Amino acid sequence: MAPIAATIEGVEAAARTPYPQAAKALLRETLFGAARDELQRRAWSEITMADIASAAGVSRQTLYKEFGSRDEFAQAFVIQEGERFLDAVDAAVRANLDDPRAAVGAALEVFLRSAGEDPLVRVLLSDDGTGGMLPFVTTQGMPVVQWATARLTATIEEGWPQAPPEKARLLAEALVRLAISHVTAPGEAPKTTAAATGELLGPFIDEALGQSG
Amino acid sequence: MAPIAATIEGVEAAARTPYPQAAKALLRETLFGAARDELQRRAWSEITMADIASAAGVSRQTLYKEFGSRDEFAQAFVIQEGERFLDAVDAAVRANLDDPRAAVGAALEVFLRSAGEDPLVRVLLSDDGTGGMLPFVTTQGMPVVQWATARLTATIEEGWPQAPPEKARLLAEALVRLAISHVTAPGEAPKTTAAATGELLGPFIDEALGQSG
DNA sequence: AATTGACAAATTCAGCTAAATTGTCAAGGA
DNA sequence: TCCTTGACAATTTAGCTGAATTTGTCAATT
Repeated sequence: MAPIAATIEGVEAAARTPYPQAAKALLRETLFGAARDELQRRAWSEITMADIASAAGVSRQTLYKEFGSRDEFAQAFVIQEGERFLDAVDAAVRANLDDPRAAVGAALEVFLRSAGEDPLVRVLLSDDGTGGMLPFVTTQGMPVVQWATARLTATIEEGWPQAPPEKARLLAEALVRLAISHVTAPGEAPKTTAAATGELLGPFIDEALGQSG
Repeated sequence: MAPIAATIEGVEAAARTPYPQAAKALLRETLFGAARDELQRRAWSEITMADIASAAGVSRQTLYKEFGSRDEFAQAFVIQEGERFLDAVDAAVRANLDDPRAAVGAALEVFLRSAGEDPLVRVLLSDDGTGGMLPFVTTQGMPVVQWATARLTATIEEGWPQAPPEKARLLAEALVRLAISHVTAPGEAPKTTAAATGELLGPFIDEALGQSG
């Protein structure tokens, strides 16, 4: 998320995002935003591609050009929504760099709380019928799992560079899968779940990430 | 599963299951078996309660008396199918009482392999549409999670009596949720996943269950 | 205790037509 | 060059009606 301005030219030559990429990003964000708005009112199965395009002030073909199909858009949308939560998770991790166990607990708690309260997540999960988005987090959830795992792995490696990459990935994927499980089928309160998971993964974390910086 | 014949009377007075309970168990097993047969051919949404009853050689009302509703039966059926896998898991655990880490790995592997190959599980997971059984392992999966957690907790406590009950439960629930996640959204091969999970939970297991018997 | 037959309420099905949606064109405009 | 417009076939859905089925619950019977 945070663009790294790697330059030797100084402020004059700050890394500027090339226009084509910026335009593409803007387009995607606008389309996702439109979809988010529509989803406040109706279920995914009742929203057409034309609805999204027109709500975004864009033609239907532009939508199809950016995302090949309805399902591709839905997939990308779910991941884009995940960004919001992963940003919060990142922040929670960064605030606890001195205590890896606490970092994991805080990250999971912030995720479960924000996701559990999010109205969009709620409709997404209650949307059991055909045509909903639920499969993208369950039976067809691998893309989301892999994306979230990659992002979380990067966060962990950034926070604890001394951690073996493979262990970071292992921890990340387990956290992602447990997080999804606890969002789709909540048991205890987020705080309780996070604390318990922290206790469970604590020994591994101590070993893999170490207490030292 | 294994009935404990706790008696001071000797072989003559072996613990016999009282008739009413045996009859009830037989009835349930027969109904579940009928449902399993039917599910080989059609999807759950296409099977009626009358189909199951008649396939079991029983009246529809007997079915309704034993299970209050269609959904209750489906719920119970999913759990009953789970018994098959949990039996295998139990065996894997019992075969590795001397090495808790290996036990967890073996248990998860045997579960993922048998569940992944099971034709019934396959149709259950591919049954995305309305009226399927999938929600009972995902969005409405808490009963299954709780049941499986309770059974696995008992297995762990039986195998390692010195383990703190709360830690046994913690481990069990995490394993259940990870197992469900990996069955619904498989990543690597069962063996790989099991080994990785064993590595992840190894430190906690060492701490909680100890290496000593 | 299980079966049978019956029942209202709710759901599904069959059959059809009209309408809408998806995904992909080529042509035109900023 | 990128977006828009308008059009297109193929597929899905909407809407409709009545018939049929299914669910869940009775009371009476064996």
